[in-house]
Amino acid sequence: MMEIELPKMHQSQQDMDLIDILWRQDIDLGAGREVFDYSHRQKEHELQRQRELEEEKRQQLLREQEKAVLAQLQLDEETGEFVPRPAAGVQPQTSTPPPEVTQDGLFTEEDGNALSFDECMQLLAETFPLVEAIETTPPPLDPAVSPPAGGGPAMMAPQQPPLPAAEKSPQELEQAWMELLSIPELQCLNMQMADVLEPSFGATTAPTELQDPNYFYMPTFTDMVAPPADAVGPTGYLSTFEGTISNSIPPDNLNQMSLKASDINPSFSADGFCDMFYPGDMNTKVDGPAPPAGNGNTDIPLAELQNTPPLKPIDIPEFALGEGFENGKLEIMAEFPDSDSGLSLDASPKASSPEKSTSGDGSFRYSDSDMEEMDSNPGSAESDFAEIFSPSFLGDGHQAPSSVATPSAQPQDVKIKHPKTESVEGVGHGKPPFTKDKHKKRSESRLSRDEQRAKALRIPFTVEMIINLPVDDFNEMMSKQQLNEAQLALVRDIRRRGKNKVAAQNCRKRKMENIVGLEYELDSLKEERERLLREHTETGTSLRQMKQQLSTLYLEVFSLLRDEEGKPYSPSEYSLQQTSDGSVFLVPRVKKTLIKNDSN
DNA sequence: GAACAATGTCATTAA
DNA sequence: ATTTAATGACATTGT
Repeated sequence: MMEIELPKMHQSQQDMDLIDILWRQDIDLGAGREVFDYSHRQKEHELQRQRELEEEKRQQLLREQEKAVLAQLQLDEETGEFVPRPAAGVQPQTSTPPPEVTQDGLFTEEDGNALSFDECMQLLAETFPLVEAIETTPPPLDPAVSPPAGGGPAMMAPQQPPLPAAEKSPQELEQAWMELLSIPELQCLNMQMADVLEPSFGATTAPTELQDPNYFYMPTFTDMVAPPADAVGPTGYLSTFEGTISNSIPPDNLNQMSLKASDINPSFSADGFCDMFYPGDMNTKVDGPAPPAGNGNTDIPLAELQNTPPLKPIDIPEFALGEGFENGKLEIMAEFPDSDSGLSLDASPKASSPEKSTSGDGSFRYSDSDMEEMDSNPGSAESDFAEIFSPSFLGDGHQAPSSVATPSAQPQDVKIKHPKTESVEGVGHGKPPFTKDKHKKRSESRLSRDEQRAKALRIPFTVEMIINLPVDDFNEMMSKQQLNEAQLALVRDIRRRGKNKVAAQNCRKRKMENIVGLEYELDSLKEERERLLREHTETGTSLRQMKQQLSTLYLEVFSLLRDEEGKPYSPSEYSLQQTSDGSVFLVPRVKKTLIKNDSN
């Protein structure tokens, strides 16, 4: 399939060689040969030159931005993570929409028109004043809230951030984004990101991501993470994860979109560059400026979703609940510079895939498959999330109650399932490089399903505590935390399952012990039986011997007897009989027979 | 891909 | 009434 798109005939052998080289380099990334189209390659070269020129400049900018971000963060001594300071100052950052949103053909790389970074931030702050509130308030996951499948055309518009859109007119947002993107610094970031993230990115259908209610996180990461471009990708992606799910858009795509501005400007060489690596969606978009709204949203055909290569199974669930925390992002970024963070669509569904819940509506359950996805990102920074989250963290309304907990919109479930299986394949195909990390991390730390679930819902207790605490302590612990319905349901289920798991283990252990005991007993009984059989045989032999001896003795005694005439008694006519007192009498047999005959 | 073992989960029952 | 343990049955996972 890769070869189908081979370059035109007119291309020289040299070109072909180059194509082959590039192709070999990127084939692992899932890029088709077609991506190396001559025009694309030209763009790529151009982009590379540009990058080189801006490299130094960008590095400096990144450092500066990082400092700025850190300045707004405070180190959580408990977790060792950076968390946004309570001060409002952080809000603007968090609200910053992903660069992708700004995709616009008008966008240029020229520094001249660009706003300064600070200006951009200001603009963003003005544009999205409520962002913080949004973050903390409703659960993005809530199907009802999320734009997901039902997402209207407006939502669908790839370039517009979902939530903000509600508050601001799309034009305003777009304008803001455009300005933001116009900033040379950001462009550099985008380019860099494209560079770094290329491998992880599958397709750039990202636009749809914007719809995600969680999109607001993207901005945050951009601001904060701006420095480490690579890192940004993952975080942004993660943050948007749920929203993505709702949209049924591959997380990877989202990442690309949000992180890279590649798509933003069609004219931008980066586009071609990025697109090269992502034949699927990317290709389709490459030609045109920002793709029409139609693309991104739920409208995306299932098949298309499935095709999107980069679905990486990650435990998105953890982020699913409106992650607004930057700490997580930072951490993630640090750990996944590669942006392998590609989340699998499946992950999002996790919530969606409904398990029949015994506890009731409030309880949400992840299908095993979902859990699988969650497992996939074991090593991710997220794994640390649970510990990081302090009760207070959870306590707030971060996640909307049940609604949040049940991010899994019923409708989404269907979509999820398919993509899931394919996503895995896609990942393998598209992002071989990351598979290693994945496996490695998986092996390193494999969380139990409930542990993953707990992390996903940010349960402030350890699974061990939930399961092992006595009822009183457990209730006390629960009473100290403000948990939403979903969390309570999950905790109950975790406790129930945990105890049942132990019970099952004990039961099986007992069963095995019983089996072993019975086998032992069986062996003993078999031995007993053998012994008894031997005894029986011996006894029989002994009995026969005694009978024989008795018979011999009888005959011997009988033969010694003599009548008055000195003649021996005939054995046929007499027999010896012993009475109870030990006396022996000679009894004539004839008599018996005679009596018998008489009676007859 | 089938067979199998180990383990997890659910439903039910009893204490 | 609630919690827990026990256990059969089924599902999932790994080999």
